[in-house]
Amino acid sequence: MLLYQEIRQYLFALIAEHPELKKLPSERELLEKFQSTRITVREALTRLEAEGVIYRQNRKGWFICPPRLKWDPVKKVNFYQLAQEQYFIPLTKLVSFETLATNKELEQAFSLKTSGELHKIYRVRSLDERPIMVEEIYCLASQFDGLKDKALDGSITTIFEHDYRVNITHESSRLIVTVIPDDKAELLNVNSGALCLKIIRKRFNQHDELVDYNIEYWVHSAIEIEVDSK
Amino acid sequence: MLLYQEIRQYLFALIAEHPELKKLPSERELLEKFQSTRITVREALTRLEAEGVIYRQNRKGWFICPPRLKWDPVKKVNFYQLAQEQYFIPLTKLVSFETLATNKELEQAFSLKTSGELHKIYRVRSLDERPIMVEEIYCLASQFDGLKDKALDGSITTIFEHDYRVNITHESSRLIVTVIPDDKAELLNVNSGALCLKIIRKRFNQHDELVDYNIEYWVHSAIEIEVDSK
DNA sequence: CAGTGGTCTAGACCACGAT
DNA sequence: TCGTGGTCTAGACCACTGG
Repeated sequence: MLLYQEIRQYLFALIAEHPELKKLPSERELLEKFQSTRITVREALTRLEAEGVIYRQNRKGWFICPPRLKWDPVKKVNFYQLAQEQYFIPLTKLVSFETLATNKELEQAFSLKTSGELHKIYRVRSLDERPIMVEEIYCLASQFDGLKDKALDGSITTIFEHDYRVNITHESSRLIVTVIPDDKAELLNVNSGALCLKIIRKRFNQHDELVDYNIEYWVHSAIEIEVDSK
Repeated sequence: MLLYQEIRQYLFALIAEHPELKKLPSERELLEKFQSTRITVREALTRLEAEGVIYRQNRKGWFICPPRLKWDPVKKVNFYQLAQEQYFIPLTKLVSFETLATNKELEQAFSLKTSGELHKIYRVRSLDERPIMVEEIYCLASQFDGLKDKALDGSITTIFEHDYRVNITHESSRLIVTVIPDDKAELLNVNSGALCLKIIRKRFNQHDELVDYNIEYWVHSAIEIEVDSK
């Protein structure tokens, strides 16, 4: 068998047999154990990382992935509730709030004929202190006056409903597998080049008008999507 | 800027400016151009691969990804129709057909009280001659007697409906990002360790009985998921 | 056959983390 | 300060592809 596959197998078994383990041995310990080099050891590690078995924190080491959050993008379930049902401790942190002019992409999404102003909510969500998702939420400034002063680390849907009488009735999502942009990688405390599931969601009201436009980046090993169709 | 980032940028621009390009320069050409080594060149290439911009074929070289197939796992659309609407030439190839005894996982899925026999359809799907998905479909041998002799490179749903009067009414899917198992990588003509979107689908009839159990592995750069909710 | 990527060695220096 | 991973050099041999 290839050497990097042997190392991979060894680590895979190590993880399976030691459920309490949080962190892997260092790369140098491993290369010594297998009389090999860092290139080969890292081949094994990056493979396990792509599989979603381990993840790294910049210059801190390689860690074992906790269970994935199961999430249904179609059901309208609140993040906190979902996380708690699955025994995670959820946390949302507001990174920034801005009000800015639209760009082409967003004007088109909101069917704006002229340029306008949008609120941008930028936040990070964690499970058990591990950041696992960043999101950018855009909505019309004219429609959500005073949004800045609401509790933006909670459910935006609830704010829309309770404070603005705007209800989301349907939505569409696009999912692709790609790499986290570097500025988001920093916020998520993952390496440049880390894999992610990028989700672009458009949420509409009963008149088929776009209410908000969200771009989410989920750490790929932290999530499992579940979709039901009736 | 980091050298591998420079190489990445160069290739990214090269691809953007030459839409007709199918194949990248070889690793050795690149290392010469950048006065670097293969390790560094490959860092740039694997990054672009993870981003879904390029893909490799074992020992043949690095190729530029065509547009992704947009697919809605919730809508019951036939693969051929979907592909053609998006100007791809679809193809399905039967790899094998077997009838085998159930295992624990499958017995549970089919709510079997005793062990039984299952048909297993194993096939590969391509777009424009590029294999992009392998799937294993399991269904009850007792329910689909003679399935072996049907046109198994077409729509299984249609065979169920027309030949067996079994209608799929709803389904549930689980999606995770992971690595393609080595035996499937070979069929897909991709490298060991290639990324994929793994989809496990259960399809049910009107009585809530499992009709088939599918495991699909999609080449991650070949697909984009679109889901609508009402 | 020459050219490609796949795997591997044996080092190096650096920035950043934990202490 | 020392240990960690991040980046990089300068090679090597191999298996397989394509002409």
